[in-house]
Amino acid sequence: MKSIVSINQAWNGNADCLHCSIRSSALFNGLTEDDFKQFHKPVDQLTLKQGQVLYNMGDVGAYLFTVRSGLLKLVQSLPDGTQRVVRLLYSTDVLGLEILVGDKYEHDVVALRDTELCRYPVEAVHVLSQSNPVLHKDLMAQWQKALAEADAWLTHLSTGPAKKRMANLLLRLLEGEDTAQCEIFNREDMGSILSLTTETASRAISEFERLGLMKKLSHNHYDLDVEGLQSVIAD
Amino acid sequence: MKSIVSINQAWNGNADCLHCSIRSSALFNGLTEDDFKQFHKPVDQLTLKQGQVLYNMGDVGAYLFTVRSGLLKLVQSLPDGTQRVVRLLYSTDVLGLEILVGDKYEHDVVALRDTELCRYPVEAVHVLSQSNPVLHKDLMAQWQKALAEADAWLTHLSTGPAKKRMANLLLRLLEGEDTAQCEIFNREDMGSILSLTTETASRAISEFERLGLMKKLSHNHYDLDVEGLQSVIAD
DNA sequence: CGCGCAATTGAGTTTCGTCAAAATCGGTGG
DNA sequence: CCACCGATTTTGACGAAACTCAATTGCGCG
Repeated sequence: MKSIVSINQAWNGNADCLHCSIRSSALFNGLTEDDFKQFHKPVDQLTLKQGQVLYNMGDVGAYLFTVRSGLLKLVQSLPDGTQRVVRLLYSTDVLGLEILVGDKYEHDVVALRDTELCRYPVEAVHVLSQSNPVLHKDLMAQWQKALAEADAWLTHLSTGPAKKRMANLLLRLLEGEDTAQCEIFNREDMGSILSLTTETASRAISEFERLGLMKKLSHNHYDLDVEGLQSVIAD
Repeated sequence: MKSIVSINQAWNGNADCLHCSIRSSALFNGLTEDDFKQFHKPVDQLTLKQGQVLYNMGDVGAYLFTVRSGLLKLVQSLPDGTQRVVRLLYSTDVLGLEILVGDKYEHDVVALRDTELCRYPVEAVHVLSQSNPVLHKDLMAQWQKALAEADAWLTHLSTGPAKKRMANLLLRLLEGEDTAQCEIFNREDMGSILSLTTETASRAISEFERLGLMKKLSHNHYDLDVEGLQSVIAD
């Protein structure tokens, strides 16, 4: 399920880019029409169904991606076969930056929900990042964002007892929302994010429900007691 | 303890740069003499004694740093006061990249051994990274290196049982060495790296010694049984 | 309505944290 | 050179937390 968008379409009046909902924060925000003309390969748009894989660790590739909508997990496999989710990517996040430096992707990327992406040829990004200061700065900002996210993952989601980590994860899922409602993931993914077994993840959520810290609205859709969860973290 | 090196000195025949042992892999490797002339502020050189702090999280700053020799820990403090080491920085590593995007440092940085650093004004890096393709590429490589390191920290040092994590850390300390000998840290730092208590860190090392997986040569200086430790990881 | 997968719960074991005490080490001064 | 001091490290005992394995329940989806 892939729809191709030519460069001209991407630039000229194509609703997908001109009226792009994430335009102001997207990677190519600062490009001029002249910049776009330098593209030798098209900017593609593609969608993933929940569960589909974008690429695997070790795959050779030449594209960067921006998340337009949806949600992806960035996974690293351990030698013993277990998997660890090292980052979650939301709308406006960029992935595949490692292709600017090497030729292989360094994670498995799987859609946690139906997801729309834009795909950029690395050559174009490479060239333009040198001539266009705005893109150059955006790239660095994206890199820094990923790095800050990785550090936060370590300190907030991988340190301390299970229930605190879970509370941190739940509150983190609220960010960018204007309500206290959020979608959570299946217990295996929750565990892989927090480095816990599915059983321990399940027990934590069950206990939070029992304590009234989160109320089930529908399948994996909860209303959170923000202050209550914060007090779990504070202990 | 800070010795200032002017731009001309940095470029013209100054042993510290021209004969720099890390020159080929240093950040400004690709700069021309003309590039250096664009500097309005000097490149400084500074040294830290073990235990000294380079900067703290939240500090406002305008400098990047390269590690010339020694070893630094990058620490994030948790709300509850505990600390987590999120990265270790060795010779040729760059720190403070976040200053290219924001104005505040995002970690505490402490010298684990006596350490020599070069200090670059962020303005110079900013300007030159747009005009000099080599620096531009080096910067991205540094960013990617930090990110890959952060991911590895999550998967190898923050996942699984204490002994496996400790074995991973020990083997990691060998990287770049041509022998099986390495310097380890005090137990508190080992614990803060692995998200363990000092006692658990100590017990892991004691057991490895008892099993002959590492032999003490002197204080915190050990000879490792690489294969033995690898089998601990494999389990 | 029932099938099948996911989630929950339970019981038992292992691992890890906590608190406390003992031992070791490095550095200092007599 | 040796004895002592303070700090770090090690070790022990106990309790809490998390994992494992297994059984059961619940729920989405045909």
